[in-house]
Amino acid sequence: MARPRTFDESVVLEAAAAQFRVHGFADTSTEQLCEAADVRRSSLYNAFTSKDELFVRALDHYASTMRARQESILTDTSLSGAERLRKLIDAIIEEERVARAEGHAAGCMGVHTLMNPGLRARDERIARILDRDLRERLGLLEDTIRAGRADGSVPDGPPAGEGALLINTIISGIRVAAQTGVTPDILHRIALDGLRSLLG
Amino acid sequence: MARPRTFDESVVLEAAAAQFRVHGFADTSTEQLCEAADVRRSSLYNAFTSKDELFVRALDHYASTMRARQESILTDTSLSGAERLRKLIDAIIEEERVARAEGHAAGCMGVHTLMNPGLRARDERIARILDRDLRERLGLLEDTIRAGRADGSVPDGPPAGEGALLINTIISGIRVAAQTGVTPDILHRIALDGLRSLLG
DNA sequence: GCCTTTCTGTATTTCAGAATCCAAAACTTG
DNA sequence: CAAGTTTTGGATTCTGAAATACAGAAAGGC
Repeated sequence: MARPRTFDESVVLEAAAAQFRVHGFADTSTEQLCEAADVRRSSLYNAFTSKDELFVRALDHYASTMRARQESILTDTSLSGAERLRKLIDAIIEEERVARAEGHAAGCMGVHTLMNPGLRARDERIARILDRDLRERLGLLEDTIRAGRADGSVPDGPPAGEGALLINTIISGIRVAAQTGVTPDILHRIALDGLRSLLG
Repeated sequence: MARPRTFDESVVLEAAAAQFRVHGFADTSTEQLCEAADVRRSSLYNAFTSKDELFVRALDHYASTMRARQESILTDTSLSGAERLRKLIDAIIEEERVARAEGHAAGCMGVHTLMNPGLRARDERIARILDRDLRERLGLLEDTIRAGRADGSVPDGPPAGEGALLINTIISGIRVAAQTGVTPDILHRIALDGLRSLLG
């Protein structure tokens, strides 16, 4: 009954996330966002009321898709617990490899946002999104560690909850290290070194 | 021969660093900086030509003092290599504990800056400061691991260079995890779990 | 005690970039 | 195919914050 949008909302969100990820919130202008998404300014403002709002939506979208990707690895019952964890690490290193190939050494929008306190202050939804994302990912990791202990692929070690935190910490550390130019294959070895208490 | 400054430059740099660390570069106004340092705007601009410049100087100052602190731990020959590494971890956790007590969960200006690509783009000196800081810290860590292997306190494991990267990665990960509200004592356990391949 | 230099405080300017406005276009449906 | 509604493009306005200007004050040397 009315003119339909010519752009796909989630495509815009992904383009926006890519910009925010590479340049950060403050250093991404609305013009850049328009250009990246190939959408005119009024369309953007019409669909997403403000830059802040667009950021929140982009972050949410980004966190969901990323998490879904990790979830599909960690719940793949055709693999042992340990294999799933290793595969997760592989996938993360692969992300960094791709980012590297694309020029920007930029890792993860989640870590970026987390390390930018001003952003969280800007909208309480941001903290909520990050919190929820963290909780869900930790839960998945914990379940996988437990599954690995049950199927015998993961040796005894720290409690599963603590192990989940360890994996998450290592992943964050890897994201940071990637920014300093460490090559993906070295990142991979470091990740496995760090997980020795879990994976042996 | 002329009126001397009433403020101490390094005190201003420390106050500025504290603000930048807690609020981030973009979300710290020059007014906040003046207030935090208790210096009037013109004095600030007179001493440090711009907000950007002040940031660079503050970062440099911050990195140097932080590094010196770590260096004094890592070169304390009254301790074994392993003891020095453990003490470094203790010191970092302690920093997070203090930050936590002060309200802001904020960790490290270095990691903040590293994870904010727009900042590095703003001034090439920033990348230089971070690079140099990283190189020096990795060197110290590597030396300490070697010393620990020589004195028998650090068991065989990954090559010293890789070990240094691991420690650094864990520290970064801890800085990030601290932002999510993990308590200092849990952070401590995670750090030691992650260093198992080095410290046993 | 005067003179030079640098500092201080406030008011003002400037500017980048976010957000709004409006007229025209595009599409759907009855 | 006409009506009604939403989208679109471009120009414009608005805003917040960085930076500057300038007058007056404070210190030190001579």
